[in-house]
Amino acid sequence: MELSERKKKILRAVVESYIRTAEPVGSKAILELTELKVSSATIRNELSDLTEMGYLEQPHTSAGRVPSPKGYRLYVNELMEEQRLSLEETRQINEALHLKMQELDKVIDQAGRMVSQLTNYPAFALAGGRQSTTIRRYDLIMVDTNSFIVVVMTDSNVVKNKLIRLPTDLSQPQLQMLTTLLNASFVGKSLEELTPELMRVAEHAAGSAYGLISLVVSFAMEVLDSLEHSPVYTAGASHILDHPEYRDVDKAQKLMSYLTEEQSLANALDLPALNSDNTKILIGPENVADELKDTSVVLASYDIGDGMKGVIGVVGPTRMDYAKVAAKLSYVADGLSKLFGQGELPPALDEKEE
Amino acid sequence: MELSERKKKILRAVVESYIRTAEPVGSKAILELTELKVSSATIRNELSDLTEMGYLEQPHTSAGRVPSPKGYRLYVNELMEEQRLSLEETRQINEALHLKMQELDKVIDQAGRMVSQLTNYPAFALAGGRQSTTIRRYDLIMVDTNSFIVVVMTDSNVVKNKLIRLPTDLSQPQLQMLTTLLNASFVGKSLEELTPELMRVAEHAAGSAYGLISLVVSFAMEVLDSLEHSPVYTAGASHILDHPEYRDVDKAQKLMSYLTEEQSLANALDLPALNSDNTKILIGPENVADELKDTSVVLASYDIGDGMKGVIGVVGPTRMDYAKVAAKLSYVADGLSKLFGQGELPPALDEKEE
DNA sequence: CTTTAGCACTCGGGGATAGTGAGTGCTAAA
DNA sequence: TTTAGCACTCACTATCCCCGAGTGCTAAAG
Repeated sequence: MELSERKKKILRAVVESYIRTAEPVGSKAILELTELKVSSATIRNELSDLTEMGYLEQPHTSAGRVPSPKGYRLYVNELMEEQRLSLEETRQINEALHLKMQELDKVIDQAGRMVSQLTNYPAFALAGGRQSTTIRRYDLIMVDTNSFIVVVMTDSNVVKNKLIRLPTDLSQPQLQMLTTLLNASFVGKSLEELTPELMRVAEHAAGSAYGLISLVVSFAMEVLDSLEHSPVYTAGASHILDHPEYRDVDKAQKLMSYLTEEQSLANALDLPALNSDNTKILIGPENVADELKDTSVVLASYDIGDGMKGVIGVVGPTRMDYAKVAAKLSYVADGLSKLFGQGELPPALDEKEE
Repeated sequence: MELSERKKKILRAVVESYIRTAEPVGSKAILELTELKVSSATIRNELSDLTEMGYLEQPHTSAGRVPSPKGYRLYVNELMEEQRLSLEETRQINEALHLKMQELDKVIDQAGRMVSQLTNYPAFALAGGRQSTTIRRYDLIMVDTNSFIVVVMTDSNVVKNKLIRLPTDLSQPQLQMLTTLLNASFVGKSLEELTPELMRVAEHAAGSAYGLISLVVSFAMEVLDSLEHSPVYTAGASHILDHPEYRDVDKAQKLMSYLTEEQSLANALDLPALNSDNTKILIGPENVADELKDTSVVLASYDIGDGMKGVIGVVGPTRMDYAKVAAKLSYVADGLSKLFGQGELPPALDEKEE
């Protein structure tokens, strides 16, 4: 059943006023907010209808109306106007996006912090999307007679290293031999394929440099493992205290500890992220996690390249300026995609100063 | 002027009771907490003295007494008994200390989280201590005709790498030549010594592989830079909401945003850390940072090896169980020192499972 | 059938008031 | 110096009341 034009106008007025003021909206206030040429009694009738239909709620009998999750949903789907960012805002984001090209996870972490600051909501950011990564190459660099550096590179172009020290001595030819062996036997294997049996066979072949294989390969496994379970970076949890719905310390604390708990968001999120086009809004009970049932989540996805995608978003009360937040997130996500798209070319040579 | 035995007993009772209950302590309560064979009136006289001397404070005329920072200080210096951790507690910490040997910063971050969980206070952890680090060696690993991996190792045994892609092709001999040049000209130089002039001279010598030098060296500079400004990891900021002194949302928020603000703690801390022996307690106004004037900080330092030290600690209200917190921190710090001390030997070979 | 004016009603919030009780400080005697 | 006794202070809580915003309903008008 389609809502009448007038009802939509009224719903929209309620939502937008409530987003701004956090106060229930009364019939008279709506008269001032819209161009409607009717009396407050008419508005009241409409409000009553909208409440009955489930788009609005009443905190108590003699208060104004507040949007319900269903109301927000309708607003987001049909009523909300796409928000254009001001020049000042885009400038600010562009500036903040001038992140140092560092390790991927640091960049993502930074981006999360930035979004939190930008929106005044707790933010999260994560990367993921590849099912099975494999090691593309191994290199061993000799440092001393008893230490060397392992460098592994994955087929998603992630490079990690580790310094390994040994109680025994080691020769350059040995290392050379090991490298060859590693690249012959352990390249192109996913985490699951790096089985103990495989290791045993290889160790056999390794001869005197026996135990090293397992050291190097378990490092590789750690790397692959950490790529599959990439962490969720959260930032700005304290921002929830900015918003009046969390004046209640207990509520605030519950949400906050949920947000800072390592893996919690990861579970709640990656499903919707993958299928979605650019941005996605989850309102109140639409969230799967119980702890988020009366919060909203807005997220945007971006491209990292090498087959990986990322998601960045914020968490806040259902009373959230969806239009603005979505616009900002989308802008940031686009920026990140571009950043990663060009990021692997060398930076312009004139960046030497700074 | 030395306090009488009895005054000390009373002060101690007040502090310990207040730490437990967060309620002002009255004269009668003290009678029950101590073995003193006097009347409450006598206690009142003593309390009055202690208040006048500045060791106690009165929230209002008709309330009990609360320790002042000066009172806590005396308690910590003279009255507090060293707390022994229970078996359960040490077991718990030992277990948590079985951190995966990962990159240094991840381990430190983990340790911070752990301490926060252990103590129910916001925690921080950081590393530092070396003034000027230099690069010990450069290695370039060829991947394709147009991409290679830089690996740099510092004299503090930190190894970092980066994948660099180029629009132009590159030959193995070129890379070889570059490596030689880099190791000849840029090894043993600190951040300050890697001047633009030096770079220009080297680029000249590099011939056709001209621009690459600057790419590699600026990566090295980034590495050195990040080592000097090593970040402060904070965790568990939401824990301050556990404590009744932060029922006031505004106070909580102020502290919390201070804690999550990147660099703020770094400035406030490294001074006392360096000179101190193992653990250190800073009570209320003893803190340099204004934002911490009515909080306390307990910290412990640990050894990372290779000339680096680290600090780990918690922030909380002045009403803090100093004995317990200090004991836990000290235990954790010792554990970390040991972990780092042995960490660079290979892990036992039987760790393959897990 | 829709809109409107009018009006009684509801209910949360703020402010005043009073009672309670824990705890004090002081005085005077032991 | 200690103690008993006592008046006093002051935060805290409960209760009441009032106020006003906002509603829902009714009945009349369009």
